[in-house]
Amino acid sequence: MSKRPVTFSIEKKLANGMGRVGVIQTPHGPIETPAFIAVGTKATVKATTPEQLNRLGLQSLIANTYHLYLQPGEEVVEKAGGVGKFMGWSGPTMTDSGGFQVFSLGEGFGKKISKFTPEEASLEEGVTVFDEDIASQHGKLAIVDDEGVSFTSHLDGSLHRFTPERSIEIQHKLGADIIFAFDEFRAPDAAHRDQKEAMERTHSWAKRSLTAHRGNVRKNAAQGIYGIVQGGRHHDLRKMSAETLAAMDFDGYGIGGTFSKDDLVGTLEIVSKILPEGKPRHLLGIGEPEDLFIAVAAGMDTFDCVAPTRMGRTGQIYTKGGKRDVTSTIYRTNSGPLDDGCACETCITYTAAYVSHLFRAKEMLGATLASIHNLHFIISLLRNIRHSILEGTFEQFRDEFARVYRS
RNA sequence: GCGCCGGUCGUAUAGCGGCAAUUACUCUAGGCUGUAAACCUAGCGCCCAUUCGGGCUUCGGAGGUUCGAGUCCUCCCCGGCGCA
Repeated sequence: MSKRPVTFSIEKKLANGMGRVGVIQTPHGPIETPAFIAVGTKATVKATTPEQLNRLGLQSLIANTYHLYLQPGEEVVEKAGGVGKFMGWSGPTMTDSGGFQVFSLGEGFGKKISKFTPEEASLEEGVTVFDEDIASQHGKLAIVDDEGVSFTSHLDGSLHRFTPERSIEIQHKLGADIIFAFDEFRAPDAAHRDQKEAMERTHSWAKRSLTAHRGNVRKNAAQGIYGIVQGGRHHDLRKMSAETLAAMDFDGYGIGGTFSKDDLVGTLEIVSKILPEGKPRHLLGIGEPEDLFIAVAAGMDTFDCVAPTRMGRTGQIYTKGGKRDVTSTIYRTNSGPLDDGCACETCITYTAAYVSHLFRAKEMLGATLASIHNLHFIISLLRNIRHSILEGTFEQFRDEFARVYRS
């Protein structure tokens, strides 16, 4: 048994026996967990540079197989020495398998989607259509079958096909430290039987992804692979999914799919109790500050989420007192920082009025400054959560944060 | 002086007999959770109504034609161009 490229060690556990502080070792260095993994879909964490990310204390980022395959093509990235080298990031990297795009360009195409079950009604048809021409032509861009998925590129309409084997092959070339099995994601309000179907397909694809990965020793020598647990908001499916994947020899686990907002804990706890304790768990696509406390306590180690950068780019900022809109009138003449007492580069250098002005003037620096602030907020939040667990003050820290955040 | 064109919501526009009146920007509010997103949605004359909706006042000014006028006619004011 040769040493695995990705390993995990636990330093301390929360009193509830599930939450933990640990370290993931990767070929490009350690990730101290719990940790935020920035989303760098197209080999860039939008509006920021790797230098800025380093200064923020970001440990790792995750790029996307579907996007890099289409542009610039995995060969280009491979030639550059992998995603990290390609984009000038020397730390650990991950790549998502493209499974999420099967959903967002397929079933979810033209709809407003969320990771969480909508509270009222179901998804409305055609609430958000980003490209009406493409939408009317195709209806959707991806069609799933048991073998894989056929899709048309959202960039030029050309036809492509992904299978688990192909996704892994591309991810080998992209060269991230941690890669993900190809999976299928379903809408949050999907019926039990549909979630079950997607889950079963995900299991079959997980097995094939793992086989494809382990079977290619030359390419994968420096990469670990995570399997992805599915099952939506249904406890029985989550249990089944965690059990099935736990029986496969992955280096870590992703928890994907959708949740019920008020039962995030419940769903995650079921999964945590089943997955092998000694392997890292990555909660895909979550989350908001309050979700992170819940997820860490339920045994999740790493998180990626577009929120800090997307919100930042669109003028919403995290503050200790909750989310705020920088473009709102009240910031127009605010000569204080975006968030009082914040130690990020944006807040120590610029006023809220200035950032607000940049957004109103549609200057792209606004997106950068707000993204830096939001990333700082989330990265340091997880770092503080980590410290609080080590010091045994997690609950107090969580309660105090929530009290102020909701004010 | 004559001729032609034009004066519509902060700005720029659409409208050529049924109109509180198009579109874009600005503005205001809301949204965004493995990025199809430097984006999306909504509102933007005043008043009333929880909803359907109802009332009032608007398209340079004053008259007129018409069941009905931003739209047609007359005169006036203002701007641009052309000819004297």
